[in-house]
Amino acid sequence: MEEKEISQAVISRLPRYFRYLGELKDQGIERISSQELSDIMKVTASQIRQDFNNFGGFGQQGYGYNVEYLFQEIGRILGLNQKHNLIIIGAGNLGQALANYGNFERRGFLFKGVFDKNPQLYGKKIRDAEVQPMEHIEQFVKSNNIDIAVLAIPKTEAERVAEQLVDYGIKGIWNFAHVDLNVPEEVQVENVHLSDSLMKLSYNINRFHNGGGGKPDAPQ
Amino acid sequence: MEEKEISQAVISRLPRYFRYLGELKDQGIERISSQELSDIMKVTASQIRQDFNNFGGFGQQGYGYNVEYLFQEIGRILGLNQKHNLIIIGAGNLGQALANYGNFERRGFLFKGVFDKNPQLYGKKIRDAEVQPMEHIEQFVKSNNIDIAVLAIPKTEAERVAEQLVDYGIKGIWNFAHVDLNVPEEVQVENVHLSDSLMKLSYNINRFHNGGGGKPDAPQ
DNA sequence: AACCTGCTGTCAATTCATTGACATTATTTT
DNA sequence: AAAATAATGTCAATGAATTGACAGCAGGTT
Repeated sequence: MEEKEISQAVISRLPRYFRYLGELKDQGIERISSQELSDIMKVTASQIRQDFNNFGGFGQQGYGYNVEYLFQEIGRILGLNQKHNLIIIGAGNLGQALANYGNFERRGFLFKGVFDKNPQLYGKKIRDAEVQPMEHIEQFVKSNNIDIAVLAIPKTEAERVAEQLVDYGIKGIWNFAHVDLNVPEEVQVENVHLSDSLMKLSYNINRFHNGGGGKPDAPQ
Repeated sequence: MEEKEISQAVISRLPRYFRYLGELKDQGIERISSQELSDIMKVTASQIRQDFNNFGGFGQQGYGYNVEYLFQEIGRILGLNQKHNLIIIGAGNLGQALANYGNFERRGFLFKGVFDKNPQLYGKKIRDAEVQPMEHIEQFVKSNNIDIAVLAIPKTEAERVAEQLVDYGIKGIWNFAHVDLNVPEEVQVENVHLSDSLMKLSYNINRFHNGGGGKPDAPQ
């Protein structure tokens, strides 16, 4: 079979290619070489060719890559040609912000519903949905063909809710709770650990301004 | 004498160690071996020891690591013993959500102000701050010792605002705008590209459900 | 006190990712 | 139509990250 496993390192770079190609397309640029793309994106041309070749050849020797075609292909690889129905669990600040952020729709991620355990929020209108009680999740997932659940709840509840979602047949979890979920391998989890990211920023600021967060000045 | 550079791969893992050690500490656990931690965290014991040793030895042979001490040390490496003053640029859904999320304070990231270009939001109270016009940023950054700016504005404006922030002497930018910022190397940027993350999730869902149903690797 | 056990720190081996080099092939030019 | 040019696809070389192995030391045991 043609499909050999593709490393997550490569996958992580695809959205960035997709973004740049989209911009080139919007600028009306029709063709581009790996070298030109390399200059724009600040990665080596070799890596670009290597990455694309994981999925078969999208380019032509002597010509380069057709921007529109490559954009479409990468979109397809990322599954953006298909619609994904998603629900948001947790109607707090973050849950509401994500629900109201319309840009995901553009890539086929359709916001379908939002759930919270706080009765005071039931019925509150967010985007085109009303906040529903957690007890409705099962029915809703099953009858609305929901692929993805966005977990925007405290970490104390995340594991329990995730297990339920798995039982209901969810395919992927976009996890904003600060905890590592333990789910079967057929359920995909993508973590967004904001505080981890902020700590990394803190380290890098320190490294530069205080000469590295390196060694303890007094070991023990 | 220059410390040897520590790879970002290692740094990226530190917040996770920090989180697990904090939990162990809260459970009253005093000591732990790399092997025990390995079992809990699902990474190899070798990697744990290797990672910690980048910063000097925190453990003792025959004993293991003291949880409290290791927790403190990793916190210090990440710069969490220092306070960081931060402002949020953009009082939209995401900006407000981040401002209202109190958990960052716990690690020394203090929310000091929020700015937006929309006059209708001026004066709106968010947490302990009122939304201010963008023109106030310069003065505010300089007189309040602001380290970090959180960019929660559309990508069309992000580059321009980032340049200004650099001029005002900001040390780090936590960038939620979907664009790669071009800043001098002494300014640290940490990107949170949410849609990239969502696309990665989409790929992985696809890979499993449509892409030949392949697991990462056949069990040996 | 001497011995045994457990576990780190570290070096070597291995695996994985990135970069460099170039033969090959399409396009363009003359 | 043939030659020149351009740029891919791919293989080999290099570099980085992870894992494995073990000497040596601290702490516990008898």
